[in-house]
Amino acid sequence: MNDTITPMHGVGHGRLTRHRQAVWDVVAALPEHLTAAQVYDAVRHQDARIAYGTVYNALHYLVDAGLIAEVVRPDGVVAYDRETAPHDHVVCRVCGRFADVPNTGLRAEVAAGYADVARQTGYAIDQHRVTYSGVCPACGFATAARN
Amino acid sequence: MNDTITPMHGVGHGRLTRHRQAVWDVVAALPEHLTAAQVYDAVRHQDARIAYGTVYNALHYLVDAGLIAEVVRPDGVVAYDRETAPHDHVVCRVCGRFADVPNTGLRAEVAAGYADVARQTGYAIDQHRVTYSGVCPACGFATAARN
DNA sequence: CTCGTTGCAAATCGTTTGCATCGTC
DNA sequence: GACGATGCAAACGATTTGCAACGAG
Repeated sequence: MNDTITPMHGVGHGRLTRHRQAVWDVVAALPEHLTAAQVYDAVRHQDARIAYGTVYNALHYLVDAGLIAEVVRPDGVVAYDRETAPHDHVVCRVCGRFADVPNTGLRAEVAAGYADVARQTGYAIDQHRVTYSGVCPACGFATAARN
Repeated sequence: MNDTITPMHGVGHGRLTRHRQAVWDVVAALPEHLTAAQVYDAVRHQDARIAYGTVYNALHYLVDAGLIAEVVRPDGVVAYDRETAPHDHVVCRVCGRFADVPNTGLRAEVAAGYADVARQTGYAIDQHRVTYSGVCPACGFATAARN
């Protein structure tokens, strides 16, 4: 199902080529979480010549190198985040907008409960992900204006 | 991106047909989270004649009717859960096994922080999802045995 | 008769893979 | 020259859609 265990998760190989640099620049430039398709479009606007496969290749390389992070959105699409430290996310149920939540200290509280979860499930827990959902400001205004 | 807002989320229409009943039975029978493909296989074993599209149709109907819940696994595949009340999940990073976490009371603590998150993001929050990750008992044993 | 449900196949979407070519050390 | 990176297109897995045939009220 997965690659079981990636032997070396660091930069065992591979170079930060011009294309990969361009992809990194795109992801790093915005606080938003871009999909592969969005990265592809953005890079095309500057570099003009890059293949779709190369974008995926570059994104995977950058994730392996620890330069960006992968996030699976609630709709199942993979997006990429310039923020590599673990943090919470919030999603709008109306438009799907997906954003970071500045760390509130709540993460630590949840992490403190790992032992509890481990006891109840038998899993050895060492990470967690929290996604809040609700209505984003833009969609909230739209709804309010409609009434 | 989404259907924006589903007008009536309850049982506005549609019948609980024999096929849909069969799909429900399959999902309700196991604590595991089944994918559409797994449901398809299982139903085929009893009912013998059901189309793939009908399985998706039935699953969507059952979700709309509030009889089952949809969960997007970390690998992006959608699975279905007989437990419709919100609860946490745990995933094995080695084999991908995905299971429920009995409610620990931690959910309430996180919910208490909605206002905080709302203040920082501008979103109106009313739900959250927590997914723990680690190593499941089976994979833990396997790893231990290897050393 | 009408409308929703089913079967089936084709279409779509996001992602991966195979392969020949190109670039860099 | 060797090995990795790139372009391109085909392959793939999960899900959706279009349409004719079917079935219950």
